[in-house]
Amino acid sequence: MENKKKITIEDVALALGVSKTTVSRAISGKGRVGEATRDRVLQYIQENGYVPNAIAKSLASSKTYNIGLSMPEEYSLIDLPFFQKCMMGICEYAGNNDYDVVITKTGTDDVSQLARMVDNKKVDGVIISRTLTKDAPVELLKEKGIPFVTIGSCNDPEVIQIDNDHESACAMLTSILFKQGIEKIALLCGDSTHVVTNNRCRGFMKALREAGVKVPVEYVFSESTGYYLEKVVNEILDKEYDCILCMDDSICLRVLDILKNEGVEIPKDIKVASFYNSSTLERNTPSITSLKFDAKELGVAAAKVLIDVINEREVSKKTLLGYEISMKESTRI
Amino acid sequence: MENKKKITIEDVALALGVSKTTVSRAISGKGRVGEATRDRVLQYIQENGYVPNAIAKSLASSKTYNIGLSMPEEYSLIDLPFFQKCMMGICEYAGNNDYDVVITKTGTDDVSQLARMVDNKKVDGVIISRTLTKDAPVELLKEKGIPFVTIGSCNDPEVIQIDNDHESACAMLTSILFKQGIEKIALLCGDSTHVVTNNRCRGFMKALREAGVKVPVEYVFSESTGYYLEKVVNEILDKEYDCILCMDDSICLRVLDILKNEGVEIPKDIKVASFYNSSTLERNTPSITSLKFDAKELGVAAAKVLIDVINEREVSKKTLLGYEISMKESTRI
DNA sequence: GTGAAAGCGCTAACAA
DNA sequence: TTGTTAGCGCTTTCAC
Repeated sequence: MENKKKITIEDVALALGVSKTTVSRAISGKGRVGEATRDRVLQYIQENGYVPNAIAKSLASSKTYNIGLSMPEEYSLIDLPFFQKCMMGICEYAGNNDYDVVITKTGTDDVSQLARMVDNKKVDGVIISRTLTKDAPVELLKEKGIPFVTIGSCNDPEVIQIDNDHESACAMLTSILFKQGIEKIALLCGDSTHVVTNNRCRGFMKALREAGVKVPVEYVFSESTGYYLEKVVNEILDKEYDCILCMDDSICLRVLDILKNEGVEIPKDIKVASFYNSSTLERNTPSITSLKFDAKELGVAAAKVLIDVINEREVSKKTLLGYEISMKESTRI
Repeated sequence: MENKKKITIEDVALALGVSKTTVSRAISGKGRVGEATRDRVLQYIQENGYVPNAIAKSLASSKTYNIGLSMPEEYSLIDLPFFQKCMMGICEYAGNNDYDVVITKTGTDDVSQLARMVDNKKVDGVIISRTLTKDAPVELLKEKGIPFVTIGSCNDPEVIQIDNDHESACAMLTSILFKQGIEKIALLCGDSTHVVTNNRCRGFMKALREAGVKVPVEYVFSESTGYYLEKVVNEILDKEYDCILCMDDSICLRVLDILKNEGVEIPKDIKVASFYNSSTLERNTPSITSLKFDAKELGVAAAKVLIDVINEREVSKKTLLGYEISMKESTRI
């Protein structure tokens, strides 16, 4: 049904006996145009299926109406739903605001693709998903001077960030456990190069403090990676902790595995909870108490803030989104 | 470190005392340029960090150097790793060939975002991931007359397709099971609106035929969705089948759940295998025999073929990639 | 309120 | 081999 030949702004102008300028103004809504003229233009455009050429518009206005999305190459399998949902949110908001989303694979140190995209001026701004304490993409983008926001917190106060309020969330979950009488809690931390790890720890500590618990070192096991985790879990079992609190779903899954192998029953023998949810956790038997975050909402917020920045609207440096606490079987008294 | 002002092709030309054309030619490699001149240009560009403005190039050559990736909105959670890996492959190949990837969310019937992207001429071609028997995006793209390829098979022979050879793979796995003496096999089909479902069925049937088995209807349970699946599985157990062959990982996971609830032991009481793998399946106890496909490779191939099409290179209508058969615990005799 | 004309930075005939 | 000159389709001063 498409007309074979793409019709341009000039065609419209000619057909209507007005100038290109007028047509342009009628479409963009910028500058004065007579009410009647505008309507005439708009109607003609509608009827003849005129679609402005985005490229030409880009060149003339030096805006691409694209936003970049940097996708960490080494995304762990478990984080996939998070990223996917984020992306959905980003695409949705962007699309609704006439922006497109360009994705680019970014390694922890290989930012060449990102650089190429920015250098080629393919995007007006960039969203970085997941932040590290030392973040190469952030460095690059700051240097290039292109607008960008991060999903996930970033220690650099200059950087515009969108994140869930992990600290409050973790504090809240921890304190709920306390109130239920679950007091001897072992926290299994993860990769401290992720900023979020530190925020979660802080929330945990805060809850301990508020509950009047002096934080004994044994409560926190850091950097529990690899097969070493097994040793740690066994230690926790030996010391008869009430509960294992996992920093995220990935750690939690591994803990569940270990516990299962040891024949430990949840929640009878020990409680388990996670600072991050996942569908696997939810479908586990028993289902696992965890913090729930809305990844799509994060994506939407990030896209919104970025597009606001691009259009030089006022935005706050830090956007904090909420959370949900999902109490399940695994912490039942 | 970036020079504040973006340097243009004209700046280069002026600085070198040659014309813009010459510079352009030296960069693109098209048209004749003196060896010496070219080197001079290339060196200057290198030293002064000149990066061509992709937008201007696009406008002049009516090419965007972008490829679109249509992402199904309702991507099931279980398919995520597949999509993600595909995307990685696509990004990698595209990036290495100076193309960027624009993603767009596509609902089964809401193709408006896709349409917008194409109408706005933001991309030179599109990759459609996952195909349906009646596929709205395919229809749209055919109508628009823009180059596109599908990941996954498509019944329309006009459409350029990249897929794994599901039919052969399924036939092979089935026949291996036969040879192991696992003969009474129940196939649990899935959504018949997915083209791949039909191909898998065909492979299964073919293996039966070749093994000289007359296909009794009971071997195939179609459209096993929802809670109905439980009834089917129980029926299979009653009839004392040797093996349940699941059309994909998602069905398989549900079957495993049901079997577990029923207290049925694998592989002692019944064998289980899947026509599609997933990490969950692999990490299951017992691990599940399944077909393995390399999603990233699919992505790479799709990007390659699409870019070939865009550049009017010869491509075959159908690219079939290989598979791997992963024999595990769940079918051990 | 409307229009003429000058670009945005690059490509590609067509000349020389 | 190299340069001249039109555009690509749109935005945006600056006049009228």
